[in-house]
Amino acid sequence: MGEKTALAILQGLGDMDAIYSDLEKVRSLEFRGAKKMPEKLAEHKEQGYLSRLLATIKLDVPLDVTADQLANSPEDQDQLLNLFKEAEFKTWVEDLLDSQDAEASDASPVQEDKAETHYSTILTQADFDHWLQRLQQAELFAFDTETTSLNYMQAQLVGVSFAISPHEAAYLPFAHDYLGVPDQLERADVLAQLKPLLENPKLAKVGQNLKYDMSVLARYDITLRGIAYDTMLESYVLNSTGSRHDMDTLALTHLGESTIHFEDIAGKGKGQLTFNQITIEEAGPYAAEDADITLRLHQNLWPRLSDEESLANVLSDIEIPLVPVLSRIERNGALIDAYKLNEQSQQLGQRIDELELQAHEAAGKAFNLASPKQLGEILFTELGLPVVKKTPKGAPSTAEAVLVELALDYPLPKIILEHRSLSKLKSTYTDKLPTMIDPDTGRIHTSYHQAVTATGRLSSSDPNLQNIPVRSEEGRRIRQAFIAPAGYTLLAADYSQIELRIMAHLSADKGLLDAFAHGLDVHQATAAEVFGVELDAVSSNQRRNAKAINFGLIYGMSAFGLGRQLNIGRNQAQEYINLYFERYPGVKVYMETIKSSAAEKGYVETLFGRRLYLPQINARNGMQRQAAERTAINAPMQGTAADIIKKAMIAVDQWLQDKGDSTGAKIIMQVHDELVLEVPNSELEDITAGLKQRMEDAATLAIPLIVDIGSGKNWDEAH
DNA sequence: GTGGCGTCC
DNA sequence: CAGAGGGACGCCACT
Repeated sequence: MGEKTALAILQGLGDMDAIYSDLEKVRSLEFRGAKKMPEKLAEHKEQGYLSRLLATIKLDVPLDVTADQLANSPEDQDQLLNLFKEAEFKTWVEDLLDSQDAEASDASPVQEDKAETHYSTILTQADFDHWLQRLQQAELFAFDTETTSLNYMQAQLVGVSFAISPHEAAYLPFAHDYLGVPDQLERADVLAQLKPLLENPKLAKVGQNLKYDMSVLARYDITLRGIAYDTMLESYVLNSTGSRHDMDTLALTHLGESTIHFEDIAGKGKGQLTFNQITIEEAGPYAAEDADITLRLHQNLWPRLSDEESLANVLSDIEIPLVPVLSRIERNGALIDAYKLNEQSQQLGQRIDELELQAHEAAGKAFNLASPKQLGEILFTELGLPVVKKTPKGAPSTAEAVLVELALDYPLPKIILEHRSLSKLKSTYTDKLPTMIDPDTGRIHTSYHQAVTATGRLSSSDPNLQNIPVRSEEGRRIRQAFIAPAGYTLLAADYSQIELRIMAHLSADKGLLDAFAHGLDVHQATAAEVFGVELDAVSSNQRRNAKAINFGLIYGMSAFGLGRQLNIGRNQAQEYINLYFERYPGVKVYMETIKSSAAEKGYVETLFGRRLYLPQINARNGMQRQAAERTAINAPMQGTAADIIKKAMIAVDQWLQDKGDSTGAKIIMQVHDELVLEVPNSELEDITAGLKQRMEDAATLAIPLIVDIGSGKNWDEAH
């Protein structure tokens, strides 16, 4: 091996004395992983470091020794192997120390004295009257519904529970229906008496995920108002990634209490009971506890939020007002053309079968194209194709980028690529979506999750409407199946370059601000600056490169990543990046500032004060630290964009609500920087204008926000 | 349940 | 020099 290479690798490993001193620390701590160390070291021989290395050299790294040379020199191989063992070992020790730091800093849960609880079950009108009166007079009450299903479109109400003061709560059952069930109050009676309270915006309520309760109540013609707090959202705003935000986790973390789990009373698996089948004796303590825990969680979480004004504002100005908006969007649902999708499924199926035959022919035998394992076997063992890249576990990768490269020289990878993309479309979309149509409404009702992502974005599931294909022609056919009903049109309104605009605003870089202020095509402007040409002279290739740079910056990408993206050398990619930072120095300063601020404070913030903690920002492990640094760069931009569209959704919904019965327009989807509305044809002009204005005015930055709106009979056409 | 892959912004 | 792009969810194979 070349001397220079070996030296460079050694230098990269850093101070081995320090590594061994860390090792001593680990030993003396008797950290739980420490005793596994000898085995860990022994594993090194097994894990194929050399082959990984060879693959790496072949890929990109300009070492002054070629793979062939290395393969012929056992001494070089040994030396290199040893170096890699040490590097791996160092990483491993760092991970141990980091995770140990993290454990030490975790506050132990608050252990409250076990207070006596007073849970009751309301079975008589007299008891109900008593509670109604107390709820009327309460400053705030906790509220929870018990239902037959997690699906908000199907759920039937079985009972409700309330809490006004800690350790005291009541369950009011009205639809348990097992054999021998005691007399309960009538559901219709109960709801009629509760309706004025639940609809009164002045009566403040707290709940855990009240969006669900609101959606279920809407099925009984009750509009939940007075949503003052939501413990799930309180926890999320306090620390989006600190834990999950379900009630059982929160109770354990913040109250030190283990709650009754739904499975404890309903069982699990196939024989799981629905709530109406659970005895009132068992349901009572569970349901009452839910309300009690919710109230006590709120009393724990809210003071901590209100100590931090910006966090309290994120909760009160964004997340809480968004709850009813999301509930309405979900219940509105999207209309899809199931016939069209079924047709597409058939066509896709035929083409997939053809491709499978071709693949088996090319391979010389039958195999499962969907199995990366079997495919790797065929490609790399049977057919002897070169291994371009490996998965983290050491298996040859068959990811798209790899197959694209192989497809240049071999026939089979190309077949696999088409097979993969079509199978994906069929199984995930054209087969699946028609099965998700609600039988009552004939529409698709997704769930938006408000307390999932690290950055403040929403997520969507069952089905996920935020990853419907758009890039390929076949994919766009799926969007064509998202349609407007007769007499209606779909509007798709999306923010133009919102994250780059936010980068311009946050960094206050003059060049970038100017580009947006003058309404330039920002990628074209970037290209002109970086490549030193006039705006008009920017070639399409230069624009493409500039676009990759712009997006790379938002994600904290390295020269290596950019080089790979653009299929250019790392040095040239670095050159581009250097040029960019010369032209937009404010951006460079901002990136450095945000990283050091994150390192100092341990978190980053959006423009509106939403916080994301980055515990790994000071990790000893370089990889983990760098990953945290990339997040530190990305999260303020992604998170601010999320804040802005949430504000827009609230404003647009408010506007539509105020119009009341005079409009038939409704929001039906949100896809991160886009809102989709279904609008009666007669209102198109009015709604388009009002929508654009409200979205663009959702935040005031140093430069304008621009919203592009398209319309059509289907979602594809609306773009 | 996990890992690999692929879809979106 | 190592690995080297932020945030999600869903399907499939495999264990």
